[in-house]
Amino acid sequence: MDSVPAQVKAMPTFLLNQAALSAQRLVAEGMSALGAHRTHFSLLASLEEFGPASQATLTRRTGIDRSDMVALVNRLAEDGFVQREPDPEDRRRNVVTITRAGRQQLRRLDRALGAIGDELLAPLTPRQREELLQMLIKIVAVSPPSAQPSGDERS
Amino acid sequence: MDSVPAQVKAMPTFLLNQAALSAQRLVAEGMSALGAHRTHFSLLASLEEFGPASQATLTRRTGIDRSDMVALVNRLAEDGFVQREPDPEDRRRNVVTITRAGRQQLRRLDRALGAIGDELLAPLTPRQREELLQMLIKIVAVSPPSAQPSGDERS
DNA sequence: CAGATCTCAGCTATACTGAAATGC
DNA sequence: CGCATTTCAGTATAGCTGAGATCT
Repeated sequence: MDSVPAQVKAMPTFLLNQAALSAQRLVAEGMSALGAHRTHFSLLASLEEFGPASQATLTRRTGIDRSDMVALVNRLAEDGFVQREPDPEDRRRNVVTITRAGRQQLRRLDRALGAIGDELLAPLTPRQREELLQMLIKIVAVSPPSAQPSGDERS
Repeated sequence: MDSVPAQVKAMPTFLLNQAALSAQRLVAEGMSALGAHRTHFSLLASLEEFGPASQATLTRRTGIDRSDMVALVNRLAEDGFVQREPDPEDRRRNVVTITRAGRQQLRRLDRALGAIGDELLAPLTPRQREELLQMLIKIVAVSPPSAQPSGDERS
């Protein structure tokens, strides 16, 4: 993209896409260096902050698809970062719990992602970074990427 | 994503991705309603602003991959929005030129994308929208999504 | 010969859909 | 019965790679 047309430069949709592509690339590199993935962080962070939950609840919390959640929990359970047990109160459900090793991994991923965020936002002032985050939060709140029918929200 | 962990909320990489997903969805809807695609706009805008060019040059200008460029030019030529002719000065090349119908289509796509951009940035003030664009431009400039070796930049 | 261009075939990751099996 | 949950299989799209044919 040596010479970007003025029309394209002014398109927020286009610029968001480009910036997100850059972010994705950096995150994928950083996470795979730790044998992990973007979604590992999302899931572990959700479990730490809101406690154990069924897979269905986790899909609602994280926005990760139900279908991908299965493979994700498989993987994190293999790695010993979460525990998956049948829910005694509702035998359709699994209860997913973060382990001690999982909390440690979460801290590692958090550090790595923090550094990546700093790298990505390097051209911005601290004040601008904060503004950017607030603006993105507003945008996502109004135009959510997935509008699922929010079903049962018990943990 | 009913309850987003604070850690995730503060991750610019995550938020950018979410916002870009929303944007992608809106753009895909809007473009397909016109029988078009995001890349149609990029290519037509580049041709209008910088004039006829070889496919290789167009990949550099737009960031669209050489492989996808073939199908894109096929499609736009079928639709009568561009003309593809062998370059008499360099027989390896095709010269791609925008047609009158192509300019009309470009204006249609531009209007649609403008409306979509407004919808996406609705929660922001005009001042904030401008700031957001400037910040995204800086981010993309510093961390470009693709770092191709920039070869011959003749048109 | 090196290197550019166009094209085709195919790969990977991501987000998602459909449907079956089980249980509430 | 309707509905929720977990799981598996498969789809669509985007971005990208490799390689061959042609030409400078």
